[in-house]
Amino acid sequence: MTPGGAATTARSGEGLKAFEVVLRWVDDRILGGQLAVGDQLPAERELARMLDVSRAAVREAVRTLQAQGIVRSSVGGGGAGGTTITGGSTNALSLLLRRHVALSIFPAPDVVEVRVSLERLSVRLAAANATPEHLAPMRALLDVMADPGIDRSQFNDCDTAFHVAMADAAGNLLVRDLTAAIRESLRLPILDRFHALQSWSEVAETLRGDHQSIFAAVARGDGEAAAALVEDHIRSAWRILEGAVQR
Amino acid sequence: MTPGGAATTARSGEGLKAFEVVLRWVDDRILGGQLAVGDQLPAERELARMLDVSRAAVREAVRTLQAQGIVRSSVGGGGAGGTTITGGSTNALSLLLRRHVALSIFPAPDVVEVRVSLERLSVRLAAANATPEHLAPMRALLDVMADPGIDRSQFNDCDTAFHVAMADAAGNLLVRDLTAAIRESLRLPILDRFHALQSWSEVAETLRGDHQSIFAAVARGDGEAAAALVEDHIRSAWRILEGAVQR
DNA sequence: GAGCTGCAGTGGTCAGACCAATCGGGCTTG
DNA sequence: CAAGCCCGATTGGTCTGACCACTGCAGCTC
Repeated sequence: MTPGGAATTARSGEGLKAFEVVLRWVDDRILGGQLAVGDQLPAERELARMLDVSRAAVREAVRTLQAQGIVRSSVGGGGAGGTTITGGSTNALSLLLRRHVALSIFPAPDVVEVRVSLERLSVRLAAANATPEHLAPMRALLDVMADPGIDRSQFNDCDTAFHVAMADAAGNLLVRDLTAAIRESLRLPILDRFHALQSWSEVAETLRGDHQSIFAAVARGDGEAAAALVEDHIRSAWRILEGAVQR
Repeated sequence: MTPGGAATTARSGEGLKAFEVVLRWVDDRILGGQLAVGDQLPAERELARMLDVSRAAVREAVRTLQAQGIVRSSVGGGGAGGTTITGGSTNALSLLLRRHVALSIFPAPDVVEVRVSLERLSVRLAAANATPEHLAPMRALLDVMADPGIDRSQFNDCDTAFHVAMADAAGNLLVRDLTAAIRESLRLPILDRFHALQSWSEVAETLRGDHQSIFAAVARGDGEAAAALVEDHIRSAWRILEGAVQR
């Protein structure tokens, strides 16, 4: 192949960029079922040779897939090395949303509104599906947050973890990842407002109460009550924090 | 800098990979407000020099951001060229979800469940906020789908477009992108089932009716009715399609 | 003044190189 | 013969330096 050439050097198809050729190749295999979770991609050098692109192009494609939480790369020979199609949950959604929120591409009120819908679903499912193994970590988080001396940052982290644990208990993977992503994307904005708060201990007490009642409703399997409580929790908390200055 | 070196060549911080250094730099500017929508990143060569990494590393980072719909790159000099922080909606979420669904990382039933929640919110907001300018395209889509001779693929595309138009009318950007992403991620699976269907014209007629009533409810501002209808629509449609074989 | 032309800057791409991590198999040693 | 060590092959990670095609703008031409 001729050395340089922007976008297309007689690339068989249309104006596909080199890394898009690789992406396409992977997509085709995924759709066709030749590539599934747990499988490995060919080594970068080999893929480059196969598709007649440079290794740099392959790497860019791999980074794209990595950013989407589709693959995981690790060095070394043998079975463990190489680029593998990832199965479990990643924080790809979180990273994406975090940046979007930070750029105000998604306004915070929009995000809050979606969060309400999502967490209503989350607790409703959790109330129906939660096992003791799911409830235990939530209780532990509640205990940590109960400490009067806990600092705002830690509290915020536990708060996030609590909502994620709830989504975990829901047993719906998309709900889980989406909830985690949304709460995570709000982590910094919320923390800023926590710090701007005058009446921190008072607010913390309110949040503690909210969490307790939500947990209780879920634990006793009352999905509707839990949904109402969580909606209230999110909306009222946001109302309180809204006023605080940012950064 | 020494030429090679995996992961760390005395990179100031921890085991940050080269492209992560770039990512970090961008994140810091975003969080700090020095980078906002519409701004340009420094040229790749300059960024590489500034951060003391190779241009390849910068490009990998840019690809990551591009995969997340954060930036857009274009060649050429002057103000238009370069890498720019993107504002509007991208299909980044769609691409991410599509691959996850194709890999069954998110099981279809999980996705459908989330879709119900999201679209309930979508139509409720649309009923409250839709203007005639929003309703017109939906009506047009409905007309296209009304054609008895329309083929399944076109119908499917219009169906997607209808739901997205609805989310557009909701006036919530995150709802819009998520709805589009989810429906889009289901496009192929649904199309496969459409083709496997025995009683296509019958099913199409049902879907037409569903869409009409949802549209009517939204047009008259009855959010609750619309929410109930859309939930019914999604669930019953999925139930019908579920049986059909895949691929 | 209108139109063209060339330069400079930008992303797109490639080739070739070396580094560090890792696994396995073969060799050494007890 | 078994346990352990070591070296080589493989893989991703990174860098350098180069060239291409596209674009806008300044300066030149007519």
